[in-house]
Amino acid sequence: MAGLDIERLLQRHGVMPTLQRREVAGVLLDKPQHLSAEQIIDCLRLAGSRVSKATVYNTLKIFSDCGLVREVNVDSTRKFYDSTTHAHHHFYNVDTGELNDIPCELVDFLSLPPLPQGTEQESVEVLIRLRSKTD
Amino acid sequence: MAGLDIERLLQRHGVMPTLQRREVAGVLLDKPQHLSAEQIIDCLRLAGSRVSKATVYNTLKIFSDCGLVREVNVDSTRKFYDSTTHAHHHFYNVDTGELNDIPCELVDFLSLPPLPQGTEQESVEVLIRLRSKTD
DNA sequence: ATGCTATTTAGAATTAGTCTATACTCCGCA
DNA sequence: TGCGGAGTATAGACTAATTCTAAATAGCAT
Repeated sequence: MAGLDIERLLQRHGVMPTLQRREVAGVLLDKPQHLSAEQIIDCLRLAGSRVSKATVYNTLKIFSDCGLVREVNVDSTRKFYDSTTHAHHHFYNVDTGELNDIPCELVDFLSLPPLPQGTEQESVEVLIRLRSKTD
Repeated sequence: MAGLDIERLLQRHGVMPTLQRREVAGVLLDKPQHLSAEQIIDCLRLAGSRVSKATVYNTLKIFSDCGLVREVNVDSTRKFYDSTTHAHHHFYNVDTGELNDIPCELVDFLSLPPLPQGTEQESVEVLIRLRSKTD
């Protein structure tokens, strides 16, 4: 994604496009992918950026609050940030740690349970856990 | 669950039924529930047990390796251990942190995606995220 | 009793993430 | 041209959950 596009994208989501935010967005929103905060920091450092850890965490929080990225919990040791925000599901390979998208049109429900009293649905996520075949 | 039952349950899963393991099993396998390691430790302490933290963590690892309990990742800050191991799904209230079971017969799929080459399916989990209704 | 293996333990170490207090940046305005 | 304030960024201290390590213990077979 080009610099100008990123700038406008941030603005459209009500986020002031500071240098640091544009750098974080540049890494994560580059393509459909799932990165942890630490992976993003490593990427930035490799590219010569001096953004601080705190800023990266703050920025990812802002991005996910405003719907620019999505948090994914598959691994209880860290959060992943997903650059794809529209409804979709995941394959998670427990052997390799690989996390891959499943387009939402490949999953259809015949039935879903009624929601508990006093709650509303935020999302329905399907996670298919995989193992690498050994035979 | 009575002490003798727990003992036999552990043995059937190939786990030596030591005092500490029987205590941990006694807390978690008491009923269908989801507890974090720290919650289990608190429970044990309240009941006067002196099992160490390390043992609780080791024990939970052993239990989930042998299929006696199931790990659940909904919250990236800690693991939950689920005393129900057969296929089922979850409601997770992001406002309250409550985690509840959905019996698997309440969810039916019309279609699921093909698995990637060289992998086999370990599980299909549906997570319905909820918010407490504010209106 | 002796030795062997599995288990338990306290506490140190690790890891991801949050917090805090200070510093910087940008902008309107005197 | 300089001041003030809002919004951001930063280093580094801190926290919470979990894992590691090395030493103690338990139970069983000689």
